[in-house]
Amino acid sequence: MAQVQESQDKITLTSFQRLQNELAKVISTIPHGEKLPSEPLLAKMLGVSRATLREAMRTFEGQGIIRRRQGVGTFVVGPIQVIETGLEVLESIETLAEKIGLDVKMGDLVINQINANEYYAKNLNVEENTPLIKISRVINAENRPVAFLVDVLPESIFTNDDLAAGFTGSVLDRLIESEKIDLSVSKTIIKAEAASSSIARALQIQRGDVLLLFTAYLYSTEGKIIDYSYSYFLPGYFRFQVVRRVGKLK
Amino acid sequence: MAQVQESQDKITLTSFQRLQNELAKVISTIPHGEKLPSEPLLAKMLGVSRATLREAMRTFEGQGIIRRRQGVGTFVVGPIQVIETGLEVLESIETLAEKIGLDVKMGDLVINQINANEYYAKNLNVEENTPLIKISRVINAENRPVAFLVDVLPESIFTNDDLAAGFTGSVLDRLIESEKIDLSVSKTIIKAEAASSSIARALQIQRGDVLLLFTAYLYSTEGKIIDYSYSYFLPGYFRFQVVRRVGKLK
DNA sequence: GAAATTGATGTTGTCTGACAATTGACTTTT
DNA sequence: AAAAGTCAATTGTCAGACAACATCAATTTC
Repeated sequence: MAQVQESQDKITLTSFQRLQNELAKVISTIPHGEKLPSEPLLAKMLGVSRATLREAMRTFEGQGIIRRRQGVGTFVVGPIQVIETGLEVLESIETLAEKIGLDVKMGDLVINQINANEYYAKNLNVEENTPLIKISRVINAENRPVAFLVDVLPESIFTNDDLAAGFTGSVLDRLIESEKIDLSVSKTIIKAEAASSSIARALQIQRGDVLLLFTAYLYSTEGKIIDYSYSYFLPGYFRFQVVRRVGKLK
Repeated sequence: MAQVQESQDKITLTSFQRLQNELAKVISTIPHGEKLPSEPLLAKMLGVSRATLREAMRTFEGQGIIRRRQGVGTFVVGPIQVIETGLEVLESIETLAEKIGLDVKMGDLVINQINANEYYAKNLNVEENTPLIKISRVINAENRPVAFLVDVLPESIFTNDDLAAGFTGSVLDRLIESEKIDLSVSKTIIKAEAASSSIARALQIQRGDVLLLFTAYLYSTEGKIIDYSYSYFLPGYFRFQVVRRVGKLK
């Protein structure tokens, strides 16, 4: 009953997402290993039915955040820090750095307007010669380059207006902010690579030095590729981790 | 009604996990972009109630595999391949390799019985001098070393019996098989590193060559660290990826 | 007295049936 | 032809009930 008359004008989150956030808040207040309130109680606290609550809890269980034991209760598994620095959620480097208390600044922004060659056409799933915007920049932390990021998007998605509207280095944050597109998930491929001479120059390291490379495809809710990006990270400044649930056999 | 009299003797999977598997099978048969059967129908097909089915579907939605649209239906988003090679589920290299049709063999197995030094004591959260077993081995694919894996566990968990019982290279598979411990999740830290001389020798590469490094802590359901491992991967043979949902602001 | 059994209680797992909200296609009206 | 209205299909949510399971205390049994 209280879900329609919520005190909001423009609702961008679905009520289910709001429930997830509230549930996350509850979970974060509970020390690891401790038990959550029982489902009927929690449902009452959050103002939803038990069935709906259970659906929300499943999403956290899938991430290994909580664990449920029939007849006993639901327990918080690990430190909530895992949520914040884990790879399960796609966040901008800026958002991430802020969370770990790292002061980052964008440097050496280069924006190119190009036409899709065969490679980009394939990766973005667009026609060749489609107008694209390529945004390259170095991220500095503690007055030292720590990451080199490149985003490639169709010009139709990321316009000059977006760049003008106070672009601070994060394409992702800008896309989220300008609610033009409904973003769903990102598929990120993890590799290790030796620095090429151009990357080495940008990051002020030696050619051949080791870098962590994330190649990512950002999808819209309709399944279209919105953004193709590759990001090189200098080891030591970021801690990327994944919580994996154990795949039981057979 | 049909859930108790299932045609199985020893059930290792919970019925919910079985449901997930069956649902995954259904999803995999449907081309991306296409619609799943309606919930009532699907529930009937799988022999569960709609509420239970919806919980299972939430776990797939959280991984970005499917997308639901009220009033329209549920659609398959991307290729199911994501499930199989994604990092969300912890699987042994052997299981993983098999899925992508790679013929792998264990080579150069070295087992050391050691006592926990300060470093291992910290990482495994045990007292110093606790007896440990350290299992190192090289994984070969196509007659070439592609990975170097090291597991360190308390001797109380991984006994000589486990080694005797047909150890094929996967500590994880062995732990799952011998249902002595209830495994929950693994926290895997992702790094890039240059090969040290000893690793380079084992993998038949040059010192300084680039490797992907996974450092993992395997947890029991009680929150104890069961296994500390580090795994070096030669680029190109495995494709590690993560599906990340977009972290909405605010 | 010790061990085994039983029972009470609290919790998650599942089911049933219902209604609300949304969408898309179809029909009717203007 | 365009607009408005109607209807069916689908997901979203709800309420209540019972089953399955775990834990602990009380009771019975040996």
